[in-house]
This record gives sequence, C-alpha cells and structure tokens, in this order.
Amino acid sequence: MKSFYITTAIDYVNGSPHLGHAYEKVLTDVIARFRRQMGDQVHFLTGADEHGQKVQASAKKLGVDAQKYVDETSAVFRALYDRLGVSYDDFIRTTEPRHKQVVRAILQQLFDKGEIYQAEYKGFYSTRQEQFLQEKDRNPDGTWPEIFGEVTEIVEANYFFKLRQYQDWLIGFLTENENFIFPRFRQKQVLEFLKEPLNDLCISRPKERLEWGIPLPFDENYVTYVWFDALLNYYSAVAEKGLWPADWNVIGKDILVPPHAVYWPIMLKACGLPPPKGLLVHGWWLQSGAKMSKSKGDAVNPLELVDEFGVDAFRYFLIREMNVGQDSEFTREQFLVRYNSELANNLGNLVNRTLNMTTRFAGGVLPAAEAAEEPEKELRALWEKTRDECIPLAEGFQFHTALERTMAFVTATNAYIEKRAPWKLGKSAEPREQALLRTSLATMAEALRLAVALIQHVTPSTTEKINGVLGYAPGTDWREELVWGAKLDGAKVAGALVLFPRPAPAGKPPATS
RNA sequence: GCCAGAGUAGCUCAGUGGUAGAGCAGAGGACUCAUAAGCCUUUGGUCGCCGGUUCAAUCCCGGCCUCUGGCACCA
Repeated sequence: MKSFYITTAIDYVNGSPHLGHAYEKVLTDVIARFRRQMGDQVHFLTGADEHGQKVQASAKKLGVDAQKYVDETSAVFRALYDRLGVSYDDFIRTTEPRHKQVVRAILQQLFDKGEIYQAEYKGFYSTRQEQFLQEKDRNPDGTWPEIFGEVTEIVEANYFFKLRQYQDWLIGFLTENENFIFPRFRQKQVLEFLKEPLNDLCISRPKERLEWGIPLPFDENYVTYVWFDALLNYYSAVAEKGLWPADWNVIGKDILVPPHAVYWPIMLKACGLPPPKGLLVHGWWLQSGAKMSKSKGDAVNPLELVDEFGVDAFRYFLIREMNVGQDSEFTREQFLVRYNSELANNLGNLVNRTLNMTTRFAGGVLPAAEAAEEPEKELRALWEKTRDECIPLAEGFQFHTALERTMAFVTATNAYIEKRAPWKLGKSAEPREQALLRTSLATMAEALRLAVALIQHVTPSTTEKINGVLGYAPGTDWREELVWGAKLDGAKVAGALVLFPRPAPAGKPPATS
C-alpha cells in the first residue's frame, strides 16, 4: 500500500480561527480522503503553533499561564476542525515534549556541524512594540511613526543559521524539480526571489525579551524563534514513525516565500533530510463585500454558515468555488446560489424524488433494471465519462471542476427521469410499461448512488446519509463502488429525506432585524 | 519600481490557432414523482486596448491600461 503523508500549516493560536484556517484544513482533508479512497495509507497531520511573543503577551494580559492560554485557544481551533469533519490522524502542538525534543536535537546537530553561529545584530528597537524596526518602517522624512514610541539603536548578540551558503543548492533544486510547488507559477516567484542574495537567518531571541519558546540546547539564555520551531512540526510529528518526507505540505500563499520555499528546504538539507515532495499553495478567500454585508445584517463570519446550512454544504461550497491556487470571493449570495441550485434543487431534490417514487410505485423496494434502452445507455455512458474525468481531476487538485462535472451528471439524471416519467408508467398495467418503470427506478437510484460516491471526499456525511436512505452499505474498495452495477437491487429505501432544506424566503438571506 | 496572477455573456468562471462555452440570473413552454424543486426552448458577448506573426488569434509575440497579491529574516 502506498504511503501518503500530508500536512496543513499549523495555526498560530493567538486569536480566533477564520475562514482561511477552515479552508486550508478542508482542502487538505478532501485530498486526504481522496487518497484514502484511492487506496493509499494516508497520514494527515495538522496542529497548532503555540510559542512566541504574541501568545506570551496575550497570556500575560489575561493574567494566565501561557500554557493554560494555549491549551484553551488551541482547543478552539481543534474543535472547529472536528466540527468540519477534518479527518486528521494527528494534531501536533509545538508545546508538546515530542516536538521540543526534536527541535532541540536538530538545533544541537546543526550547531555541532557549524551551521549555526553567534553574531551581533545592531538595529533600531522599539520598546513599546517590543520589536526591531526596519528602514521601511520609517516615515518618508526619516522619523519613526508614533506607534513605535521611543526608538533606540541597540546591539544584541544572537544566533544565526547559515542560509546563504545553500542558496545555489536551492536554486538548482528548484530548477531541476519543476513541480515542487503547485501551482507552477508560484515556483517562478520563488526563483525570482532567489535572484537576490539571501541573508543568514536569525533563529534566536534572548530570554529577557522572549521566554515562551524552546530554549536553545547550546545556550539556555535564548529561545529559538519562529521558523526552527514552527516549520519543524512537519518532521517532529513523524520523526519516530519514519514517514518523512511528506508528500505535500499544504500552505497559504502568504507563507510560501520565504519560509516554506526557502528556509524549510534549506533547513532540511542542512540536517541531511530530504525536502517534502511538494508544496501545495492555496490562495485566499477575499471578502471585499464583508462590510457592506454587515450593514445589511448578513452573516459576517462565514463560519456561521456551518451552523446555518450544515458542514457538508460549507465544505461543498469551499471546494466547488475555489480554484486551488487562486483567490476567490466569498459572499453569502454566492453561497446561497450554490446551495440552492446545486445542493438543494439538483442533488437534494433528486434524492427526495427517487425515494418518493420508489416508495409510491415499488413499495419502497428497489427493483432490478430489466431493459437497457437508449436513455439508460446514454446515462450510463455519461457516468463512465464523468467518473473517468473526475479521478484525474482530483489527482491534479482540480476539485472544483470535478464537482462541476459530477453536478452535470446529476442534472442528466434528473433529465433521464423526465424522459422516462415513471409517474406515467406507474399508471399503466402494460407489462412493458411496468418493466420500464422498474428499470427507471433502478437506474435513477444507481445513478444517485454513483454520483454521491464520487463526491464522498467532499461531502462525506451527505454521502453516508444518502447511502443510508437507499438502504445501501458500501464496500471498502472505492474504485469498485464507482462501477455501474446492480448493487441496489432489492434495497429497502426510506420514505423521504430533505437533505438541504431551502432557506425561506427562497434565495434571500433571512432578515435579522 | 520589480515580479507574479487576473482582465471572456448581467453575475461567477471554463476554454481552444480555424465561425465563442457552462452554471446562476432573465424570457417562453410542456409536465407533476419531488425541497414553488425538476425538464425543454430561448435572449445575451466587437473574449481589456493597440500593434505584429499567420491563410486564420480570444488563444502565439511586443507594447499599453486596469485590478489583486508579493517584494524576506515582521531583526
């Protein structure tokens, strides 16, 4: 069995989870579920980044222990992912001993190898903001903005990682591995970035300024800062399982350059470890109309849609609407369009009318198909085409297109029903018409079963519910489940099921005032 | 400024060197198993602008315009 290790970025838990956090986990989950269906041995890692200045400050402000603070905030993120049906196998927290151990071991190893050295850094420091400033922070006239308060030039000793000496290696690696970063155009951006010489990477903070971190093993007066802590989670979580390298590190475009595309491969190289096999870089959800929506009383926080319309509707929208790698607009209006036309009217209604007709015309037991005439042959041919297109699409992360194709098949199934008009056949006692009735009921149910099997990784609970009302227990071999057959013969179906109730009034957001 | 992405029907987006596509919205119709759903038909676009290559460009090349994002070690 092929092993498949995939990770999300770990979230910085100083704040509340938002749409961007949710999307990345759902996207990764869809990939993980798809790979499992394809037969891979999947290991899916997500987690939380829990160290750093902001966490330390927030905890202090609340007067609680930093560990207690992250225990709570981290749990909020994790609860959201559980709610969204994210099927992670492991949730790593950077404050866990298993992580700290690995980070310290690697830092020591690199220090021993001479990859880390101490040097003095001179710069302008803002006491109020507790940070060093850059030239670009200055006002045009050379003064410092008000928010920084008093700015002084200070000198501080710190530890640096020899990033620079790996620059040529990295350029060579990226040139040879054109598909390291998905989508490809992102890789070009990285190579552009690498045209400028890199500086070595400062990896420490003195404990007087930051104590909430992992102490450097070779100098306990410092903690390690950000990247040697956070990035290493992908490795530390599986160091003992022998799963490294990851097949994909899934990240947002904001943390590609330089952290994941530059620091991360170089850190691994310096440790003698292989880089991940790929970086999957997704875009952002834009909410330019958010303010306007707020004034109209619409849901401001997209996550509220989960409570209102259900997990699968939310997952479906995220995957259907976003072309992986690009940005997308998130609006409640667009969500409702997808929800109403695709989930409620097209798929949901197909479920309900199938159950109703089977109950009314066949006593709730699905008959066997008897004839395969043109309409049946056409639908089946379209199914085979759809399935054969969707699998490669999903393999290439083109889930939005795959969903579109699947919905087109559902539409064709609805059209098939119109063509056969079982409600007319049901009124006839003619043997031929009765046979056609049985065939049409069997055909629509089989088409429905196949369609929801094909979107199972996007809408797992919906698929499960529909299988349930069809009286069907799917087998373990997903590819086998996608074969048009007679799996539902004799199945006892439920009377009715409204899966995606239309919000009232139709098409309009409910008034909240 | 540099780099990248995007500019195609009212909206969201596909797409190909050879007379432009889908979904939604709009219009009309037949039906009734169904979530006032579904089905059929249909209106609608000089494919950002200007040049070039080509027998032929929305798709290739050059220039320009507009929008979005990035431009590091947040030391």
